[in-house]
Amino acid sequence: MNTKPLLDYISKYITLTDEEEVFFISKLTYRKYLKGQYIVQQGDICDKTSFLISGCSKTFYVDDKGQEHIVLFAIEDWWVSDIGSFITQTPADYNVQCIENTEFIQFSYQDQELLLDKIPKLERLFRKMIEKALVSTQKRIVRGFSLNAKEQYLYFKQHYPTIEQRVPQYMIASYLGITKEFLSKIKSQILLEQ
Amino acid sequence: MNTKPLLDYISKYITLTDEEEVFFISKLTYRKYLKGQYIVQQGDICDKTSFLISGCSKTFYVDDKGQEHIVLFAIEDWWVSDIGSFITQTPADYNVQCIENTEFIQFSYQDQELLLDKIPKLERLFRKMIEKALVSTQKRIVRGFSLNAKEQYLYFKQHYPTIEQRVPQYMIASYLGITKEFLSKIKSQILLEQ
DNA sequence: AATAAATGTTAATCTAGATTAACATGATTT
DNA sequence: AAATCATGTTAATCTAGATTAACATTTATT
Repeated sequence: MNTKPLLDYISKYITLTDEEEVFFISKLTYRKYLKGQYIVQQGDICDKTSFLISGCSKTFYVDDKGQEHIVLFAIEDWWVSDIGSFITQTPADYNVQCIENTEFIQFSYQDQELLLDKIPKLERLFRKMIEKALVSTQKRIVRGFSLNAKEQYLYFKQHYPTIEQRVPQYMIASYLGITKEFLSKIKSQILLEQ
Repeated sequence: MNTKPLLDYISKYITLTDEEEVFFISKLTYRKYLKGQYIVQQGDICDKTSFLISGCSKTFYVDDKGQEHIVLFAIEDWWVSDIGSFITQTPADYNVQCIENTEFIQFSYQDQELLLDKIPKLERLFRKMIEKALVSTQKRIVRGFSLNAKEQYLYFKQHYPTIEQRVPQYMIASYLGITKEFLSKIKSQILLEQ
């Protein structure tokens, strides 16, 4: 198991002793998913939090009409889970599905409790992780208010150029809350402008 | 300063020793705002987190066209701040304004750091607070996907009956992301159905 | 290489909700 | 009790973006 990316990530927030690091690693599991596989399915209880090592995933909600709404793409160094479901151990609202073959390092809900018990300074790490998630959610809400579809697409393209390349266009449309047809229109418009 | 509501709130998540409690209280300040006053203004740096003791506030974003978008009403026992601005000490995206005379207990960014230093178990409290905020944000996003305007209004009315009574209708419309005219239409429709 | 499946494009049409404007009511202020 | 201000209502019109459908292209499978 290649724990380096995760340990590097963690070291930005807290410093573990050797002993703590060993215990921490002992609670981690490595898992490889194939393209199309689900890490979380809406309705299930999300029993693990996953740190993405390689690949790409999408987090999305399917409404009554079967419409998919993507809320997040994750790539290297991102955490994924349905946080609401994980925290309260109730059914998940969201799905997380791999859109490439994807590797994760994961820990279970129970092991998170053990980890927090044994290494209280992880509280700080988890706080920081959740803060980051909350901030990016709130920033995205603000973009939804202040930018039109085209501006949101340009923002996405500029800030996540890798994702824009890796992910099919209809998924980007779903992420932006527009149809693929409309995104297509936007893209041709942008081309004309240049 | 009436710290009881806050201490009661905290005791749901952690237990402070007497000494810790004294130190904690020493870093709190009490402040009364008049109706219309701002706790946070977008563009300012949000330097404090506020726990609402009595009254009511709205958190909202004003777009380029001057349009107000309410994202949260807060009443007794809720925390308010622009979390992104508070954490990163960068300009706030949101405004928080009192819609009644309102009392808060507050602590500053600097004192939060002091508090976390002296009482590490507060990490857990703050983690839990932010988890709650993130979960309710994500739940609200799901409602946005799965419910139409009328269903969202009914959800709001059912879950926050107090707020529905206290707050002018045009603010509820803004919270629901619709015009007051349309909310009015919805309400008359609901009346007809009964 | 041929076929099938997935994804993208174009263009016509549709619709939920927004906008506008004129009037109504209820609450404050003088 | 007028006058003013805040909020609500009704109804006509407008529009951003959605939907549909037919076709095009790219990618995966045989």
